[in-house]
Amino acid sequence: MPRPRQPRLTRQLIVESATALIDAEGLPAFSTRRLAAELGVRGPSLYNHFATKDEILDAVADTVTGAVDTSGFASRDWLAALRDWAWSYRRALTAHPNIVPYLAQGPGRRPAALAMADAVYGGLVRAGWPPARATHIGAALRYFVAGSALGSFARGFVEDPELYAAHYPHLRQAHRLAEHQQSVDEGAFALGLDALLHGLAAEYTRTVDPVESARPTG
Amino acid sequence: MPRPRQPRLTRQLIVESATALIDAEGLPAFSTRRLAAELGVRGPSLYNHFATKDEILDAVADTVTGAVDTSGFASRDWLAALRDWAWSYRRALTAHPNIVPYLAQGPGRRPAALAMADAVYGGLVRAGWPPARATHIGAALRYFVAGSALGSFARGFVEDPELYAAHYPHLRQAHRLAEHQQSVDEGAFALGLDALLHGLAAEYTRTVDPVESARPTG
DNA sequence: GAATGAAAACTTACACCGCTAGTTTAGGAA
DNA sequence: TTCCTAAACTAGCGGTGTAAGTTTTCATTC
Repeated sequence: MPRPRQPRLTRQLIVESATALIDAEGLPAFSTRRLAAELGVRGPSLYNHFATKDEILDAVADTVTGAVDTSGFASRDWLAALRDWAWSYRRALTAHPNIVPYLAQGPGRRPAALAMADAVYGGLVRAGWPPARATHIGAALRYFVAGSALGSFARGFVEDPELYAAHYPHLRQAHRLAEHQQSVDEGAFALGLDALLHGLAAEYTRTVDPVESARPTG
Repeated sequence: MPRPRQPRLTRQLIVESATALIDAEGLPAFSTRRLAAELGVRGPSLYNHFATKDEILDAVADTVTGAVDTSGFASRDWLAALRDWAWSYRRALTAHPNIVPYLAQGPGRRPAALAMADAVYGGLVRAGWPPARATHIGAALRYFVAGSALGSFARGFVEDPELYAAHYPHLRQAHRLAEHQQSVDEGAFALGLDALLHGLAAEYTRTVDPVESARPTG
């Protein structure tokens, strides 16, 4: 088959198909030949649209990151904006957990990831946090969100009661974690995020703006 | 070469060499042939000692996890124990960052990982936290530590001033993050951990043991 | 001491991988 | 009509995990 009348591939089609493949079968199953087969094409044809496999992964990762909402930093106080952002970030990542290990390496040159970092950092600095502190806060929240999306905590435990009964006395119920996966993972995230933000609010009051924070109406 | 007088491979030798290879060149460079070559042997010989490549990775991961100190849960109050554990956990992971994406999938059937989970959960329950809460706290801290070790936040930004200058006004200094990598990453971890623990301590006072917590000497 | 069986290396081979090179043909522009 | 580019193709390189079968050594048993 030489060049068809209607191109069979576009960057968008490739990214969508790649996302679906990664979601369905995981990063290891994502190969250029496999992806091409899903698109009714041979492996090397993809290289007419992307230079490398990593470039496809970058596009997938940035599409995922693009779904994160950072608008709160423009409209709300920094604490509420952080909370909204963290939840949106988590939702975006848990919708495509298999790409998280790739995406979590950092923004690299991906536009959506850089725009997100820009919005968060800018919002924190505007709120009065010293630049170094703003960097730390953004990093700490990214740590927490990425870690929470990297793999389900609950599903990390094998469903094998005998495994735990023998040697790990406190984990007797661990094999049942998978049943309540979503509630365990979301509960842990909610608890951790609340604790983190609580601590940050205290730090803000202590170091950034004691007077402003003390006032009843921000 | 048939069977030598002295076996050239042992499980320990293989794990040590695999760890060194992963540390030096990353997970993608870790192949059975490559590892075998480092050991002066052909690829398939490894299968006399491990059933699969993943079994080798499990052994590496569990060796890394084995370096985490959870002794605080037996000797100190829960808050200090959590702090010590988190730092020890982080040190263990950042000493071998390339294995983190694999290890962070959960404890699976790895003994050291299960022992760690057991110690943390047991310690929190003993301190009075309700079981569900203890699970959440352990998970939240694992999220944070794993996320922080998954990849350097600082090195996630490309060292290319022009990239940021054009479109990301707040990231003008981002290309310099790599220079201060360790201080950025550790600072973010310290800040986030303190905030998290601060929030947990407040929650403890509110819900678990208001009286005990209010006393001056624990 | 001979025979036996397991252990630990080997070679060969399969199906897959990312990617390069060169080929073919359709479409659009001069 | 001619030519260039785009977008598919086939062929192939060097790599991957691992299964299968082979060879030799060592430890054990008769």
